[in-house]
Amino acid sequence: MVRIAKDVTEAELEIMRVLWELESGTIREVVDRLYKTPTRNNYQTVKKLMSRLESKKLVGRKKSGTAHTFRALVHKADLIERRLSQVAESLCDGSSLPLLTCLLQGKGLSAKERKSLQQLYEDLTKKSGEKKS
Amino acid sequence: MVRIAKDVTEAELEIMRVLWELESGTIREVVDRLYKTPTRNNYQTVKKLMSRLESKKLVGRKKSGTAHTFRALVHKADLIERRLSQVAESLCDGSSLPLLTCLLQGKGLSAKERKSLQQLYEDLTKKSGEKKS
DNA sequence: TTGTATGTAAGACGAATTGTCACACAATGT
DNA sequence: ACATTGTGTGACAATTCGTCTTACATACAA
Repeated sequence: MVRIAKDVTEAELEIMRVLWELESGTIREVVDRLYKTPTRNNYQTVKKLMSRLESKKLVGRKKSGTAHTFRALVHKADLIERRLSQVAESLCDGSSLPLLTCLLQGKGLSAKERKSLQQLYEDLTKKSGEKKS
Repeated sequence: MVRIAKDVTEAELEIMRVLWELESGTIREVVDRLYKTPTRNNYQTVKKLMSRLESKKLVGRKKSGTAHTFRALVHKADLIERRLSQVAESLCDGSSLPLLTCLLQGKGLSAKERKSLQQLYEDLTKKSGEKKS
């Protein structure tokens, strides 16, 4: 059986987090964000991870001058959606309703979040109502 | 950096699926479910996977006679919850609200599922209302 | 008793993943 | 010239994971 690589590795995800925050940046800038005391090896590591992310079409580069400038090609929400789909696929025959059930029944939501959820839900039902009429 | 093993592997998940369906069963029974033409190697593979699942506290065994009888120690919903928590942790600072947002806004829900969701949501709000009064 | 079938336990294997680092080289500034 | 900083490519060690091998115990029939 062929093993499937994780879409984004933990170390790669750290890079993505920085890029999402910076909007765009060089390897140097990312290294400075991630390591308290940047070293030559840190740089090499980030560079390698960046190139892997690039081949996965998750970041893109712009060759402006000497140092290249990188930026994320996918939003964080895209990655969330991808992972949720994987969970739904592997455990729920592709349906996402069980995921919703789990999240709604769980106690992971604070009162504030619960309120946001209510707002979200009302917006959703209102929109589908408008569509119907 | 230490790599963290996937909680449940794809092959292990296949075992879990059978156990969830059978409620309990021997290795032989699981093998017969999974392989069209069971062989000695299939058996050994399933046995190894089963013992790994056992050491992960995901299945338990009962030594009844010669062949041991296995059963799942966690529900499918537990595993779903665990994976959702991992997604929330790695991408949303531990909050699950973004996950809900993603699922509700996504188009992965059929009309029937949408109806189930509405029911679920109403039950939930009613319950919290009762709690308050 | 001798096979034979079926169960168990424990470990080795090879391919793949993943974070890290090493090497070679180009461009830039002093 | 030379140190600094960038780039690309590839090797590495540790780990993972599905598979298979070896060794041994138990039950049953001839």
